[in-house]
Amino acid sequence: MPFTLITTLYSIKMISKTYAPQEIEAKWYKYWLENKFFASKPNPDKEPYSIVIPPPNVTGVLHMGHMLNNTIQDVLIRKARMEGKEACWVPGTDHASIATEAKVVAMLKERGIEKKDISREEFLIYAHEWKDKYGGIILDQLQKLGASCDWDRTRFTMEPSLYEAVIDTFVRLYNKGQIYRGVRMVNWDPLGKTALSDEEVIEKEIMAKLYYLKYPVSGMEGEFMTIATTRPETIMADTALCVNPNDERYLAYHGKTVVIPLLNREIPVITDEYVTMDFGTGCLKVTPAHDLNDYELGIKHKLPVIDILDDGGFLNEKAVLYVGQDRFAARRNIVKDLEESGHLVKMEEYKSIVKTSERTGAVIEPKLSLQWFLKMDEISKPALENVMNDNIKLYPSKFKNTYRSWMENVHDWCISRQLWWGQQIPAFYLQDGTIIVAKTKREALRKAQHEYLLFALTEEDLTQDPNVLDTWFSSWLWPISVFDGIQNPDNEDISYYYPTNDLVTGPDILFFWVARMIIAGYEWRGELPFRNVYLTGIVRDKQGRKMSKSLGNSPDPLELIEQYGADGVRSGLLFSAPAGNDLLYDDKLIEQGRNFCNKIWNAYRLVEGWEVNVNLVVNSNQLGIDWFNAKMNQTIIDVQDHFSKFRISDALLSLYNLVWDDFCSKYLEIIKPAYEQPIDKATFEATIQIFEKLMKLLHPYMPFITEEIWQALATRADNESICRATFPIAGTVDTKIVADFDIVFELVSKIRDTRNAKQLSPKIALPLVIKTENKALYGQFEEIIQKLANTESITYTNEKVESSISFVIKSDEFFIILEGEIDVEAALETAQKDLEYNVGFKKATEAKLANERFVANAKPELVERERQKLADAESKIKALEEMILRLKGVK
RNA sequence: GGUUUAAUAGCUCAGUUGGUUCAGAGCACCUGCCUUACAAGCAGGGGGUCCAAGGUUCGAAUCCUUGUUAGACCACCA
Repeated sequence: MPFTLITTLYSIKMISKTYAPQEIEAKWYKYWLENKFFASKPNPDKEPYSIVIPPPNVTGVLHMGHMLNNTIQDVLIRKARMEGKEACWVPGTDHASIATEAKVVAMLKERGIEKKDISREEFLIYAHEWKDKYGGIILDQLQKLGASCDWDRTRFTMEPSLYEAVIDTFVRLYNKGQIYRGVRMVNWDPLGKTALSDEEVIEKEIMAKLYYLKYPVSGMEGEFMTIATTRPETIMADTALCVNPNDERYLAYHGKTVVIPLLNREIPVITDEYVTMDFGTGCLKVTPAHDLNDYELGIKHKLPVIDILDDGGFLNEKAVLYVGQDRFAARRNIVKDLEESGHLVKMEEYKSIVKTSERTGAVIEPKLSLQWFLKMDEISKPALENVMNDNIKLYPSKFKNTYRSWMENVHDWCISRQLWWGQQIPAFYLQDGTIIVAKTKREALRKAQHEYLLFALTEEDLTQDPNVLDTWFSSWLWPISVFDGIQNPDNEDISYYYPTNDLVTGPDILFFWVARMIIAGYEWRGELPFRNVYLTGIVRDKQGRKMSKSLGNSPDPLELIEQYGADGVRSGLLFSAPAGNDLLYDDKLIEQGRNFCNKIWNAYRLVEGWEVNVNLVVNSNQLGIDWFNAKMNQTIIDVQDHFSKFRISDALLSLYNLVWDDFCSKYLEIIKPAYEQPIDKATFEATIQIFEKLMKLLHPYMPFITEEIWQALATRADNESICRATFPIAGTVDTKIVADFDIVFELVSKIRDTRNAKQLSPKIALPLVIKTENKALYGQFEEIIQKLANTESITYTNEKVESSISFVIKSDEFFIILEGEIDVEAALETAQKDLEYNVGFKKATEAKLANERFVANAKPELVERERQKLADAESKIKALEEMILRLKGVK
């Protein structure tokens, strides 16, 4: 620690030794907003590039998944903006009916208000208040992350225009005959008291009990039929027992009736091949009201339906017994009573699956109810086709299979929800039950008057359906509705920005949302909603568990930003986030991101501290500049290639290596003047240019630090931001200089290795002798080698060099002259190993080239490369053999 | 049960059309270093039977078959 302080005192200018993101992030974000750098409007001269944000829940707060997801979107949009496209990232939030309504209900409860005691209108007033107060926090949090959304375009799925779009959609689909109302077995959430779609249900494996119950057979004294059930409380709703017709054990009971225990109601014994003989007892109780399969069995056998549960999961009068009890309490009680009455044969531990509500966690009850449905078979066809033929591309493409199996087996979509927070279904009922679907009550009235000739009707005679629409029934319009494309399908925005380019979201909502947006896209615009879907992985903890509030294993994203800086968090997350792969979060990743920021910062500190001497000329630096530009050009090519394949992580890693290894460790070391020495003008200017380019390349990933440094490197106009600077374009790659430098770096590495092995201080300059036929090559790099490896002046020879450590690169031999003993044995061993390897390699290559089929079948350039490798190996072997002979001679 | 994806260093993962000396990166580990940009750092190093067994091929981490293990999705389990 004391050293750190001293170093700081010595530094030329008193700028922070470590990068301090807290000081600059707010400053630059404000600057970006004030100058409207993220704002976009249709511009016919520019190519549009648009992304719509997956709208987070309006009451939600930022979690790690959002961080990853939105960072990727920001990278894409910032890069497109720098590439001169008209980049538009539309932000917004989702009203999330179940989740939000649950929160409002809880809030009201705290204030002593029960939902059932207030009217719908009052409730909605509270809900909007709640939304205005707590809603949209997440959008502010996205700003902390650096998200470059066009904030003036912020949308909310319940705002008037989007609300109308949803209503409009419903009416149009109803009129097309795509929406119908019907009684179906639905997933019922007894806590939320609403129907749920299959996608909103989560299956959980639990240990349950399987109860074996015996039903007395009527007219056969002492005979029983035993069934196995996990839900003994539903026996009061039984309307039959069912066995497989081929089951010989039960042949005698075909056509008989049995008596429900405790209740003493008679029910028939029916037969159906649906029953599996070897599960449980092979005898099934049929409860049409409370089980989907039983329901279907009931329809087939024309059985009555007895629904013994109310909306809240309590037993009603139809149950006769345990009326008013909660279903789970009733289960405990009936088991006790059955045991006492002797009808409980046995209990078994049983691994079972229960369905629970995604939002409330309540155990789902299959329930018959009257709901609204959207027919999916026809409307989903283009959505399947256009993903399968790659008009819309999924990244990674493995999700195509999952997508197909879902789309080929779609069920009609239950779109009604028994909630208040959401778009109320625009269906109006006359007193006789006639349904009139219209955008408003007024229109419905007019329709009733004209179509049914009921001119005496008034608005009071119409009752609107109390239900609201599934949240996804509004979010499936998102890419269209944010541009107002439902009501005004030809407006300037939608014509320009739609179809959007890329969608970034998690695979968990591929069907909920992505598939349905595609459906809506083709239905309403006859066109895809986006061209590419980038599916991010799920962020998990180190043990691979999904991050969740209940487990408490998720770090607070805002604390992370505070601690490591937004750029550190962004780049850290992306270091290991290939598309579709889950990301095992570890603070180590973010630390790496922060360290990267710090590395860049320190490179800047070095450059910033230089003084320029206009009279100075350092020729060798030009080689370094040329080399780095070649490396940078190659990297830009790689980065663009990665981006074209959505390899966002790989692109970042390429840049990371370029900055850390090539720029900092090599380039800056090559051109760096000695301490307190000035730098020449040409090198300085080239370095500033390189630095600016690097900042631009990194900007999409690390917007804040790159803006800070880019602004500091040169004088900029007030409204000139790196946000809108031009993304670098690759020049031609000078492969010759890259190859030459590879040799130089290998040499430097070998010298350093020797120094390390001999425990020599880096301060001691080592004498280097080179035996080569290509003196010109090394000649031009002498200064660089001296600087990087700290050698004395380099000499050349054709003779053997005594008292030295030697090694071979290509066909050249190098000697480092050392005082004292040289370990000849060790040197011999190393050389022998190297020789063996090369001889082996040579043999393999020779064999390959001797193989006619290889020479005939392989690509010509490949064969040529093999020949070159063989030649290299031969010359290296020759050099090594000479070296070994000499070493033996010394011995 | 059906479909599907994967298995590469201690950990997390790259490895793109089968062909560069292809077996790689980061983290972790080991050795040395407070060298005036950076110890959040520098220089160097060790570490893998590419799940197994067959097959195709001039050539296999890569393609095929079978098996093992793990995950995902869908369906069903009274």
